[in-house]
Amino acid sequence: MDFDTEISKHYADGHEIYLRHLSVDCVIFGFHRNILKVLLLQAKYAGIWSLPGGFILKDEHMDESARRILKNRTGLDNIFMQQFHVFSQPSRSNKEINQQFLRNVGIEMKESWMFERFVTVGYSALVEFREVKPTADVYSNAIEWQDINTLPEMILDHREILDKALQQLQTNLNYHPIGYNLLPEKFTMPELQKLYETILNRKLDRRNFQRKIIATKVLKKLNEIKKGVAHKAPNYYKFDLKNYKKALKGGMGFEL
Amino acid sequence: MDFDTEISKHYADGHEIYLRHLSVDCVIFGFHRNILKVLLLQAKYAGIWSLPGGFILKDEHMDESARRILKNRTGLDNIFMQQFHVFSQPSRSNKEINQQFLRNVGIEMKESWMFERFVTVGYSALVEFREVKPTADVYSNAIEWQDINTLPEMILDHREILDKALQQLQTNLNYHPIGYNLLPEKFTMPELQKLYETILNRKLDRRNFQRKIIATKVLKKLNEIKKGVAHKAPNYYKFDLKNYKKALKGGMGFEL
DNA sequence: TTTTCATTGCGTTATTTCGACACAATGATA
DNA sequence: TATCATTGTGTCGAAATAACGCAATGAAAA
Repeated sequence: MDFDTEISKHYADGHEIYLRHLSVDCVIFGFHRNILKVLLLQAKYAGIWSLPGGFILKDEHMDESARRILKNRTGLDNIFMQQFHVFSQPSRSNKEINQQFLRNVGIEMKESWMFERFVTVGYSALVEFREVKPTADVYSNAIEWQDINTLPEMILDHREILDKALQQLQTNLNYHPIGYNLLPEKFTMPELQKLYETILNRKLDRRNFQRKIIATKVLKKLNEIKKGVAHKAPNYYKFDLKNYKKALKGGMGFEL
Repeated sequence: MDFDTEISKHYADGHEIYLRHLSVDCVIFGFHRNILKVLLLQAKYAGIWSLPGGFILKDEHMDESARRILKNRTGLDNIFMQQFHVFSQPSRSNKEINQQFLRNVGIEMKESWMFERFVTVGYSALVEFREVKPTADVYSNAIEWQDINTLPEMILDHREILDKALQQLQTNLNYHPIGYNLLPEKFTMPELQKLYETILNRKLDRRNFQRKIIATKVLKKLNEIKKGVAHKAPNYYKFDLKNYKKALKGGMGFEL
């Protein structure tokens, strides 16, 4: 099936396989070179950016929809995802944008389920930057990691969705461990701290941070030291998955 | 319009004014005689209980839908409501229940938007028990406050929704003030404490509780003492609305 | 009228946690 | 061999927390 046919079919008959009025948008966070990043798509023709999103199959839990979208855009499986908010402004409609898009493809369509109002559920995921193979969908000509601090203009309310995800991430940071998916298998204490500082957007005391994070027992110190660094080489750590998951569920009385 | 006609119209044409596949369910908490209560509806004919719910008008924000439902069931306006979770199991469908209901009314219908799968968004509210005028909807023959500890059997996943709301309430308790809508205008310290203990489901030290809650400055001590109680009479307090709202937004670094 | 007693308001103390900082160790680079 | 930015560990006073003491209150009982 060629591109045009696929598009046309999606707009004409998509409501036969997807639920109307409902979509999922994913905020996929990564961490690279000490910068927090988000995976964004650039729409064909219009060039504006958007969150990776999709629709809900008629017999699919929305958690599955989110996982499916994540898998399609990153190749990643088995990542913890969390719904964080529902966005339901009545004005959330892509009608003009969609029609413009179709015209660019060479399709004229008066009515489509895609033109109607959509309520979207925001899902967030934290993934390891280097394991992601960014893959654009058919409506986009690019998919890229964008720095959280230099975000491009985004479609509709996607910037608001992203901000909400970020805010939720900051709030959760104090009560749930972070980093298992964001960092490589083994990492140093300064790297972990930088991750926390980036998300919280403030400096933390190096020594107090270490003391507290170790008190949570989610870390395992490895008998291995980073090499090739100027100055004192830091130790490697990895997550103790058992305690990590325990802390994920029960919280960890942890205040930075 | 009589009852049957209204029902029939809702099932046949409701999708013209409401969004398909989407609903709102409200968990409305009250507090009376030191017991946490939830407002539930009892379905006609079947007799099973459910949360007050409804649908989303085509041009309505879901927050508005939730407020509209709250207003219709309680008469209350201007109450803070919060979405807390989306429930989207594909099996969330009322088909058989709805058809049985229609048969009881004397209507036979093969197809209806109401038979299809629904994704529901849970909203929670805390209201003052004595100000509520419980008003059943047309599908129910009763609306009642139920004790949180002796809940009747509930339809579909409504029990799960309620539990999630309760859990969220417990989690939030440490970071946001509670009680402004749950308690009468003026109340005593033991009453407030009992509210907290009920929600958290554990005992708190009387003296430490008082010290901490006063430290948050959300209370105003009144020059008035409760009368007619055996033993020492407690003082009345009311909420300092200004500080209360401030604490609602910013949190209040408050750990019980 | 006096005593009883459950409960309230206010206070004390020991322990734990937190924030801020000191200092020696490290190891590539100069 | 000296330099130096960075890491690992430790200290200490301040602040927060948990546990508990005791006198005051006022209706009910004696």
